[in-house]
Amino acid sequence: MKDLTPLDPLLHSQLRLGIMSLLISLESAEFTFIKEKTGATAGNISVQLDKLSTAGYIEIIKSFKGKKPLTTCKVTKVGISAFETYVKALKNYIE
Amino acid sequence: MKDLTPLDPLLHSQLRLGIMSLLISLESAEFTFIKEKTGATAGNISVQLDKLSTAGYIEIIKSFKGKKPLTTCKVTKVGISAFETYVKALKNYIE
DNA sequence: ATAATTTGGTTTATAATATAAACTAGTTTA
DNA sequence: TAAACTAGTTTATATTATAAACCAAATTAT
Repeated sequence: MKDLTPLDPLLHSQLRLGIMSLLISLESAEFTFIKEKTGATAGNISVQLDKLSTAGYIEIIKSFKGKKPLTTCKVTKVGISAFETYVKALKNYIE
Repeated sequence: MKDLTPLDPLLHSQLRLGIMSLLISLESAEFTFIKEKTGATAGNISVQLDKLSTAGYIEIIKSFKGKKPLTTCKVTKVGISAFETYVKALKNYIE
């Protein structure tokens, strides 16, 4: 019967899940791209990227594109595996 | 490409999603059963049932089993359709 | 009989989270 | 050189989730 095992709270958040979803399908994405795709505010994204990074789910690479700062994000192996675990657990809720 | 349309915030909550998941597969469930299955506290469940009920996603029927109060929950048509919409949107994030 | 415990919850206070507003630092444009 | 824009970060606030405290009635133990 239904197994309602807990859902990783770090991933069970619309914005963070959206970011992870983008990163998993694209392998890497720029801050501005994430902003466009998610429609979230820069501040919100900044905070959520920090959380994902602190958890080791993503890597944040800071560089410059010309003279402007450029923040690039990549999902890590840890992140991919956490995502897979989350999806597996979630499917028990929705299938 | 990825469509990150918003997820119904009422359903994008572990406990409420679990409750809805149970109700959809069982058609109806008692408060105590929901408590056992989810492992959540009675207070938390009470609050979340209220929210789902206020939204019209579930119906709460209060009666007595012998001399003890009995709270029974049933998912509504509105609730089922909201759940289906949520699942459809969610799949864009996780597939 | 009555005191303590249990059942089946609800209400309310608090902790956690999400989100946006305000800010910083530098760049481009007028 | 001042105004406006880019690319973010920090911080304050609103929202949400959660549990602790509570209530009423029923059951059990003394």
